[in-house]
Amino acid sequence: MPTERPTIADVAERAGVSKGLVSFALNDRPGVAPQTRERILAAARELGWQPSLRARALSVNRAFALGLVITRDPEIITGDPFYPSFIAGVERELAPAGQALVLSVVPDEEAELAAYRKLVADRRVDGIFITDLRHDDARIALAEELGVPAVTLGRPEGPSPFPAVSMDDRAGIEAAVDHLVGLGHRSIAHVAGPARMLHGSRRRKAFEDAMARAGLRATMVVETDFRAADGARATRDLLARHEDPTAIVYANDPMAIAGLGFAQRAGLRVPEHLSITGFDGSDIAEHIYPALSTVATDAVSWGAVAARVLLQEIAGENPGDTDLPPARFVPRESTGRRPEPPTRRPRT
Amino acid sequence: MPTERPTIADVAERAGVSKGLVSFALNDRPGVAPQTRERILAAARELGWQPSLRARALSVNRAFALGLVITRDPEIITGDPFYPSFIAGVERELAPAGQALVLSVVPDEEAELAAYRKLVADRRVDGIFITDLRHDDARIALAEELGVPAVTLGRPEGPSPFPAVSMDDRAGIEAAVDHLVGLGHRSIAHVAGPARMLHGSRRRKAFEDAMARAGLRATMVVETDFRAADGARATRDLLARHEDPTAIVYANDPMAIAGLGFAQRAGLRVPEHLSITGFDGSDIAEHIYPALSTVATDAVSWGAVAARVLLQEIAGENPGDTDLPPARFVPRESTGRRPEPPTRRPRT
DNA sequence: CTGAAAGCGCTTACAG
DNA sequence: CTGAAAGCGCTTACAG
Repeated sequence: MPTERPTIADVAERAGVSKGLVSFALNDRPGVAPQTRERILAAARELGWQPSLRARALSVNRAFALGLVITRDPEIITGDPFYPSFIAGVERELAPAGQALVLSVVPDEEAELAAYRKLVADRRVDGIFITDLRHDDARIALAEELGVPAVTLGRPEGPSPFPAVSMDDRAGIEAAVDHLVGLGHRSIAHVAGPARMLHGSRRRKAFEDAMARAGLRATMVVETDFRAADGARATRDLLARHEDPTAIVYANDPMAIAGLGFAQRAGLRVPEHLSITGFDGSDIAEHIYPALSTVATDAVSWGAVAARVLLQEIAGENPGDTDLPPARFVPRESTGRRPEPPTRRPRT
Repeated sequence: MPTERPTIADVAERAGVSKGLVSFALNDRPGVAPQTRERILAAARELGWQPSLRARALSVNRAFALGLVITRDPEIITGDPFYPSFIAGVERELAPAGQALVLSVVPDEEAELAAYRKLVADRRVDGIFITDLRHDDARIALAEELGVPAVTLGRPEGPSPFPAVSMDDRAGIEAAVDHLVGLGHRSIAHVAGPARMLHGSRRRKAFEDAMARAGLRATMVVETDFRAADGARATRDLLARHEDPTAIVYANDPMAIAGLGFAQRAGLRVPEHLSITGFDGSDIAEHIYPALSTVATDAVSWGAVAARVLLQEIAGENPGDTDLPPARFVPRESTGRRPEPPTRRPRT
């Protein structure tokens, strides 16, 4: 029963002191005689008193919680390998700090902004994570307007007052292209994420740069929405072209896996006829056949570091930007030597 | 600035009434003259007043939030198709109700119980979801002890005071087996989830029952931990046996996909040499090649209904148990006719 | 080193 | 229909 629960007044009474002193003793504030503190702590223990977070929250004007809102339609979220790991990393940092994570999942960008507003209007959180950064991301201005501490995953394009925690994904894409070029490929396509998303366009740019550096033209790029079905569709479109690619660099694993499926269904052998690379380093990628060459990111660390930075910011420190070790390319079975042009492969 | 924020006192002053009346007007309590209410609401609007959830929480002794703790090591969570969809469903119900979801992700069962205790000790939530039920699940007793409303996904074995929201998974497994038997298979194996988990052992039982009904012996069953790597390992073990199976029923999609990968790597063609079924209906399952025959569950609805039931329970209603439409088998390309015994396939 | 009191921003009997 | 006051359970100046 809720009423059974002892309060600070019960502890004070039992210890024969004022409520204020109990509070001081509990929070290790100076100015409590050692033996008095002992007496208080003992009384608290005997009563099984747990201070009310609710009351504390009202007094000190803090929520002791951080907010994450994920924008993704329920359908696509299933396959996303990023968030579950990211959240596990966040929790790793929050739990020991006595903080909680409040999570919102919304279907679109409009609902997303509303969710952030609601979260801070209700003062449910002391700070927010801003993930999946977009061009001209409205959330930066919103967070400023709301006056809520925030941390961004990656650096936004415009000016931002918030610390960024970044993990370079360019190097991984470039390594993938270099690897393919080293295997003799010259006709390399890219299945990109949405251009409005920073990591979508950044990976595409990395692809184009790497191609240019190799003296190749990046003519075969198709933009998608990061979903598995898009990966299959994009692969179909690419293979239907005249100058069909001998290798495809996908912007994430689900699309790469779906692309692999499409290619195989079309009668192509991977990597004999077509080489494929992904991005994420999802668990399943190494268990499919052929095992997917991909760019592995450490989403768990990303979550842990982002949480830590946000906590520091809330505590009034000035964490500044931090760069995590870059995502790295992991060659596996889905990439191989470029097929001989003439007898290359059956037409699809 | 936090201090700028108007409080109920500001609204009362501006409307020329007491704080109590403002509260009554806001909460649609009877006993406020229509024009007084108008005046109050107008004042609130003009000041941009948002009632403090924190203060309300302290007054009414409610958190306006629900708790979910997910027990899974960070590594395996990546591939799990269930939770993201489940959470999306939960949110669909919570957001309109002004409720929030607080999420904990913990690595093991010990941390799990601690997480629940902490969540309710801090009164961070008004009710909790109990997912991934186990045999003799300690969480039922814990929730009772803590006196916190709860909802279980599926019915626990022992007595439980909490409403259960169930989705029959037996029928899907049975349909998978029937389908395989119809295709001529007689040597069918099962890659099961952990026996300590209710859905792990229930799916296994469903498999065994279906086999018995078909007059077959379920001799080939290997237990796993539900992770993709286990699926590959179990497949290897099964194929190494003398009486190797012509079909394998996996307890989830990640294991089925990994099993497919292993079989293909071993030189088997699916479904010509080996038929395979999964469980989950994950997005990627239909994009791999061959497309995975699987049992589709509606995790989104499950989340929505569980949230609704929990909210009702918290409101003092007595929701009772509810049964969702059963998961259904979706045949695709990974299942086919049983191969001819003699020339069946290359040895692994 | 300690106490008494006010305050955080709401809600809710209790009177009138 | 409305007001004044107490209460939710803490924290924090302010005195002594």
